[in-house]
Amino acid sequence: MKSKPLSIFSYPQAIIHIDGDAFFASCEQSRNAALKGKPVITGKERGIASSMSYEAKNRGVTRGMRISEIKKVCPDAIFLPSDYETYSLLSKRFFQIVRRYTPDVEEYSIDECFADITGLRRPLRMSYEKIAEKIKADLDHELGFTFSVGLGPNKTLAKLGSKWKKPSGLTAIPGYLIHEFLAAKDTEEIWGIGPQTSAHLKKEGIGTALEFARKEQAWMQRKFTKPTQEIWQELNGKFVLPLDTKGKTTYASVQKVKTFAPPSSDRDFIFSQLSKNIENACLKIRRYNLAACKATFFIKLQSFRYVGVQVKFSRPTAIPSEIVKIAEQHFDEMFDKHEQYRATGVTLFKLEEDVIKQLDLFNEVLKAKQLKKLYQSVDQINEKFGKHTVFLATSFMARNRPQHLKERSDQPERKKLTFKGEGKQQKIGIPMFVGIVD
DNA sequence: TCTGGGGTCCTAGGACCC
DNA sequence: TCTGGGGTCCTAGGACCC
Repeated sequence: MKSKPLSIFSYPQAIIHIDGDAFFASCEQSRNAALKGKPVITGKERGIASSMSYEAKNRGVTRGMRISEIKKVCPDAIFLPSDYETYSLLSKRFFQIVRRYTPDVEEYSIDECFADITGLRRPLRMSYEKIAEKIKADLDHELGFTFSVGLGPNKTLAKLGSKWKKPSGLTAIPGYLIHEFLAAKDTEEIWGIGPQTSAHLKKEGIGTALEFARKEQAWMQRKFTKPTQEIWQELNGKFVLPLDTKGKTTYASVQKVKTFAPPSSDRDFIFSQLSKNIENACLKIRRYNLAACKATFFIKLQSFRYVGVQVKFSRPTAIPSEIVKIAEQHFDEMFDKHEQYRATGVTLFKLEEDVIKQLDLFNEVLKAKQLKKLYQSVDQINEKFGKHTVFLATSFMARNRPQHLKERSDQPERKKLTFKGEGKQQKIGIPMFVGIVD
């Protein structure tokens, strides 16, 4: 715990924000030299660009662009599926390098971090700008691709700096120059100001970030909520948003959503999609030794509207079969067979540490313990033989969708399909395992 | 941007209690 | 009986981020 500085006399903080340039595409180029200098695009598995190298950006490729579109503007584009394991590995090395300089590092996302370098000038015999330069040079050399860096008195201005010049930029925003940077940016370009707040500001006659920063504090407090007020303070050079250097050890909620194509009105199929999402969400919370007290189940219409129900469990659980059973009980409150659906999802929340509590009935405790143990084995098997070796029968359709339905969107009425190994119709909602070994 | 997936924080308002 | 004030907890939903 740091001692509280006296506001006026406090020493200004030196915060840097570091952003990996075209991170996923750069990781690919870094591990495969043959890709360097070429338009590389990741996201093949989804059919849209999720990250693209600067060579591709310069040819007009943007995030979310379809592969078919990209081929038109950039016929020599190289498409790769996203490989998160590799990216995570490089991400870890990225943070390790920054931590050589300071332990106060916030891992903000896979390709970004903040670092507090306050007080390092003397020990390193360098200006803050030089330190930022040196960290950037280490990253560029050791990881084999470039980073953009911003230096400022707080997170908001550091972030503005790293965005200022890309790729491979280094921009310092010292206190006495803040107004020059803010004058050149509209409010929505500031981190934390989204379209809603920006539109609101516009109505008040505020367009640039500088106009926003110059408003009186009392006025701000009357008209805007806390997050906007905090940004206002930081744009005025104050340090108010602390770095979260502890890292993620737990979750407040976990969500799994999956879109399927073509859209469907097939109740069993849609329910199996939901079942699969429940399994995946449970798998994730089990990894963190959590159990959920509540869940929201939802289905997404073709019109992109959502219908959902929220439920509270009688006790915290991370067992898919239990949750699937509850989802089944509520499914028809959401589902309308005359509608077409494009996605299902589940959010597990009110997450607690998974300790089996004292339950009224001895049997219940025993059952819960057995299920927990069973799932420990299931997780081990899946770890050993591949992610989805063992899964719930209710997820079967979602996990084994016939090829011929995958790409067709003009499918008329789908006839009832029978799957190998299905045998007689299984009643959905009865928890049961199906073992599939590739 | 005819639209993927996964998170967090904040606020207003209701329920309930003293 | 009526009126007044204040606190906590929870929830739904908005807004924003990568």
